[in-house]
Order: sequence, then C-alpha cells, then structure tokens
Amino acid sequence: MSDSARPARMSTITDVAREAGVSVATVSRALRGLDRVSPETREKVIQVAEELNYMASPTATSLASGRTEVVGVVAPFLTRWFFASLVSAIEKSLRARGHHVLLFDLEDESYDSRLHLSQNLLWRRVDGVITLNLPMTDEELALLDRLALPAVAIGTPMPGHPCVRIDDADAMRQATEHLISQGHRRIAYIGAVPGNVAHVLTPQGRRRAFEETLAAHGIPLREEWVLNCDWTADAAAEHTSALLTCFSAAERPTAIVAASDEMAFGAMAAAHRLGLHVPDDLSVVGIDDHTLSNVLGLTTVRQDVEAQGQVAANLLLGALLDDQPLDPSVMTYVPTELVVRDSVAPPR
Amino acid sequence: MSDSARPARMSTITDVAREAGVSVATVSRALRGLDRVSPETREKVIQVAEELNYMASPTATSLASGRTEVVGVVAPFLTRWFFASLVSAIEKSLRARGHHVLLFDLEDESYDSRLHLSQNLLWRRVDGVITLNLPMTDEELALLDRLALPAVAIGTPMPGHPCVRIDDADAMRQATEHLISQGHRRIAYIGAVPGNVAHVLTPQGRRRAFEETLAAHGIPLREEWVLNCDWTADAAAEHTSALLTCFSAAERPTAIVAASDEMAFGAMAAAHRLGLHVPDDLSVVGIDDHTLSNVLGLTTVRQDVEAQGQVAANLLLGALLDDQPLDPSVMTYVPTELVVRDSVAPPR
DNA sequence: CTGAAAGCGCTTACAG
DNA sequence: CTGAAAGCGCTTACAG
Repeated sequence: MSDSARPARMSTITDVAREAGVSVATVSRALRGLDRVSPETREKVIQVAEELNYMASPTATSLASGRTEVVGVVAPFLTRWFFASLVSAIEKSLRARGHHVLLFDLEDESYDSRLHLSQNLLWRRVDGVITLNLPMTDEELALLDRLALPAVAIGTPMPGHPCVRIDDADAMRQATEHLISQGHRRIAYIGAVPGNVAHVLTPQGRRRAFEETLAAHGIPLREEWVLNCDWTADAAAEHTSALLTCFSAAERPTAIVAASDEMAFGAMAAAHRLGLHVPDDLSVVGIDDHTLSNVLGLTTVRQDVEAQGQVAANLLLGALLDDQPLDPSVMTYVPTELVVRDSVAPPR
Repeated sequence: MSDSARPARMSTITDVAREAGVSVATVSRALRGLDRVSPETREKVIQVAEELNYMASPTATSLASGRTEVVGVVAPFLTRWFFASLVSAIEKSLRARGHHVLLFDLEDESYDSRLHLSQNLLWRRVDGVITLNLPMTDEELALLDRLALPAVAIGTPMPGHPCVRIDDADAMRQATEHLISQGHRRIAYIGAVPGNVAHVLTPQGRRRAFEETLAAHGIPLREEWVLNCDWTADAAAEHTSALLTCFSAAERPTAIVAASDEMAFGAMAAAHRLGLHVPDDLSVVGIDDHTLSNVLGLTTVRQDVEAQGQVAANLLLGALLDDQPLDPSVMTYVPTELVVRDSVAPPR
C-alpha cells in the first residue's frame, strides 16, 4: 500500500562509497564508465551499487551537471491523430537513449488561439525542445534563445532551428493532380482557415498549393468552393453538406480535396448522408493516411509521422549527447506517397 | 539563433539576495509567500526578482525540497483516442496547479506485450503517477510502494490505489440492451482478447457483461460469434468480414456490439464493403463516443474521458498539494450514457 | 521578522 | 588511479 507520508529512503552515493571503501568521486566515475578507474575498483563499486539497489538521483545529477535529460515536447493539440502519433514516436526514440519527454499541450478553449510557452515551463526543466506544428511567436523564440535551448521543429518551421516535415505543397499537388488525372475539373477544397488563426500554418501552405495546381492546369478557382474548417471531421461534414446542398447535381463539384484525412472523413460522411455515393457522385481525397483511412477506403497522400518524430528526436539527441551542433538551416523533408483506395473515381 | 554550446546564465537566488540587500533565506521565504516576512521586505524582494527576471531553478528546488512537481503518466499506447484524450485532460489539470507531466508510452512491438515501469523511470523524477488502463505487475506495484509514490489508476484498477473509471459492465449492458430492445437476438461481439494478453483488462470485463446480458434475456451465446480483436479498426473489419461471409443472409447475426468505437468503425466498414446496409442489414453499437462517432453516425455508449482525466489528476494533486492522503479503496465511477444515432435499427 | 549554516546528492576540477 | 573539497541553487531548522 503506498503511503505518501512515509518518504522513500533509498541508498545514496555516500552509502555506496562507504560500503565499497572508496570516495564518492570514485563511485561517480566508476558508475558512469569514465576512465581513470582501475578495473578492480570499478567492479567492486558496481557490485556494491547493485547490492544496495543504488541509482543516482536525477535531480541531484541535474543540479550538479546542468542537464536534465528531459526534452520538452510542445503541441497545439494532442487529441488529433498527427500529434498523438508524433508524441508516441518521439517518446520512444528519446527513451531509447535515456531521455524523457515533458509534455506541453497548449490547446486553448478555442481553435483560434493557444497558450504560450513561458520561462517557468522550460527553465532548468528541459535540455531541449521539439515543437509539433507550432508557429512560434517572437517572444517564444526569444525565450528559447535566452535559455540557450536547442530546439527542432516538426511540421511548421521555426526560424533559427532545424525542421523536419513533409513537403506540404508537394503532398497537396499529388492529391489534386490525382483528381485531375481522373478527369475532375470541378473540384472543391476543405481546410482553409481564416486569417486570424495564426497559430497554425499548415492550412496556408496546403491551400496555396491547391490553388497553384488548379492554375497549372488552367482550371479556374471557385472561391465559394474553398471551404473554411477548424480541421475537425464534424465541421468538415457540416461545411461539405452545406456546399453540396447549395447546388444541383449538374452544378455541384465532382470532387473534393481535404487538407487532412479527418476532414476527408467528414466530407465522405456528409455525402453519404445526402444519399450521394462516394466515389461515383463525389470523389474525395485527403492527406495523412490516418489510422482509419484504410478501413474507410480513403484515397490519400500518406505521410510517415513516425519517421518525422524519429528524425527530429535523433537530431536533438545528436546535439544533446554527441555535441553535434544543430544546423539552423537544416530542412529535412520526409517523403509522401499517394495511396489509392476507393474514394476516387472519374466524374460521371 | 540558439547555440547549445553557450550555457544560459540566468540570475540565481544569490543575485536577488545581494541586489535586495537580504539573505537568500529571506528571498526564498518572500517569494514563496511564507509568513514571517515583513511586507516591505517581501515587496522589495518581489520587485528585485522581477527586475532580474529571476525564477527558482526547479532542479535545485527539487533537490532541497524532495518534490519535483512532475507526475508520471503511463500508458500502454498513446495513439488511440482514449489515451490521447486522457493525456490531454490530465496535462491541463496538472498544469493548472503548477505540475507537469512526464510521459511514458509503454507500447511494445506487439499488442501481446508491453514494456514495464522500472526504478530508473520514476525514482526522484516524479512525485506521483497516473496509470492509464494499465494492469500493473506485482513488481511494478512493489516499485511504487518502495518509492513511496502516490498513484491513481484510470480505467483498470490498481490494487492499493484509488481508481477512476467507468462501469464497464454497465456500459456494455446498455449497449447490448439497446440492441435487444430493438428486437435483436442474433448478436455478435467483437473485442474479445486471447488469454495470453494480460496487460489489458477492459476486454475481459466488457465481454463478460455482454454474455451476462444475453443470458439475462435468455439468449444463447454463440461462441463463434464472439470475435477476437486487437482493438484496432483494421482488425475489426477483417474479423467482421470473415464472420459475415461465413453465413447466409438468413443465418447471419443481425447486430454486432463492439467493445470500442474504433472496432465499431471497422465493423461498419466491413458491412459496407460487403454491400450490406447499416443499420438495415446489420446494426452496430459501440462504446466510447469517439471523436468520429458523431460524423460516422455510430450509436454508442458515451464515456466522458476528459472528466476521468480531471478527476484522477485532482485526486493526485490533493495528495501532493493538500496532504489529503489517497484512500486506496476509492473507486470513482464516471457515468456513461447511450447516444442513439443511425447505426441501429430493428432486424429485418 | 531575519540571517548563518547545514543539507539535499550529485559532478568536477584540482592535487597527489 | 584516487580523494578532498568546492560547487550546483535551492530549502529548512535553528538562533536570535
């Protein structure tokens, strides 16, 4: 039965030193595998440490060494597929090399805003930070700088720090080109975001690429077919539904590209609910390859989220563990690929 | 530009003391709001601290005080809806009261096993732990005890510690009763788990309740209609598909209850793919009320995951902050409710 | 109300 | 190869 009143008494480095008949300095060196320790001494120390179930106190080590072996992972949301997958991959990569993740979920009440990083969240608490698709404010960038924290961005780049991401424009181009190659020219878009939502950038990049791809094929853009959305499936369903009911069958878009798979699910569901058949009445394509995309038969552009998390974690670990300085100009693109399933067909 | 080589030089308590013309002890007291400090002194200290942008080093504070103000959150997976939602809710509740979350994702290569908590993950690193649907091994329980760590469980109970959860049996009963009330008697089940999968318990409880509910209505259990599943939508789709193709239309189950919404999605998709209509050819009900359940029209038993995270976090914070000892016998049930949507209809 | 001092448990020059 | 000592930056009795 745990009892928070009774403090845990575990052995300290002093206990080990006494028991092994050496100084604490020697214990420290022996256990950390530093040289300048005789094999016999080391062996003895290790053995005693094991007997005593000794383990260096991370907090004492931190104070003395200046490193915490924890990295801050900061996200604007957590409950969406992309972010949860990222955190999971990062946590595993870091733990494999003795580091831990302190998690910050900056989600606010509304999609329009988010909380901000502050000194008390990071100062002496983490050795570095990984941002997940988070445009940093100038104040936040200044904070990282002042705290001298190495950082790497995933998704949305962070000025002055390396970044790993997919090529949003390219991914969107693949999605849109796929529709066009099937003969679609009446194509709607869901996932635009109002100008005041400044804490997410992905929407801008993808939308621009959509418009450019249309333009490259001489397809005129229909502003009223570019739908705003907070990137949830529910909102996507609503907006898609509104769009589809606005037009007669002949006037309607024949396809819709969603800037994320979750929105694509919403679009498919909306069509379904209106008695329209996907893909025959409406083709849908997304970006992500969400866990549910396979089962729902969604044609999409896959991004490897796990790989992005691993690359970012290892970049940071290189700086932390191997003194490989981070190159601020690094921009690592993880490739994407079109995954054809059942949600796209030629227009009727 | 961040430069990990240049160490951050921030002011320490000594700087503040010097500047304010008092001792470090006084600074410590003044800033922490302890009594026995004259108003003028306190004011002066606070002012100087602000000027110097001073902030106590958490690692030094930890070493001196013995508390880290971080709690370990440990989950068997992270990328599933239930867990991500829980982590998000917990992080917010903890941060609101000055605590942080150190995240442990114990997911292993296979669904059949998981990694284990060990001393080096927790010792002197966290003040307490919250487990997410995780049956603890005896060794892990002993570890918590040895480290004297207060802990609370969410979902799967943890012997000797309080727990917050839903009533699995009741939730499953609601789901199954709903089907029966609509006239179904040929009901399949998906979400059973082989006996060797010992690190998740929810499947057992739900399955038992399903069988009991059938029995209560005098409906014989068909073993071959109880489907194993690793609780992913993909596997659920496969198994459902196999089941549905095994039988002629007249011999088939008319409904299926899924032990989670993600599996329900799989079941719906499988039916759809076989040309069967949900709910007319096959009714489907789940448990959860996943973010996507609304858009997909799934009838389900809703559980309030956010509430579970908040209750657990506040329970732990009570022990940590207010010295309210944790009562090991506490079992808090968060209510569930049936949410009727479009995936259930009377059998043909 | 305030300060000097010990202590938290390590690491890291510095001697030897 | 090893130890004594200072130092990391706080908190906490203990005096006064």
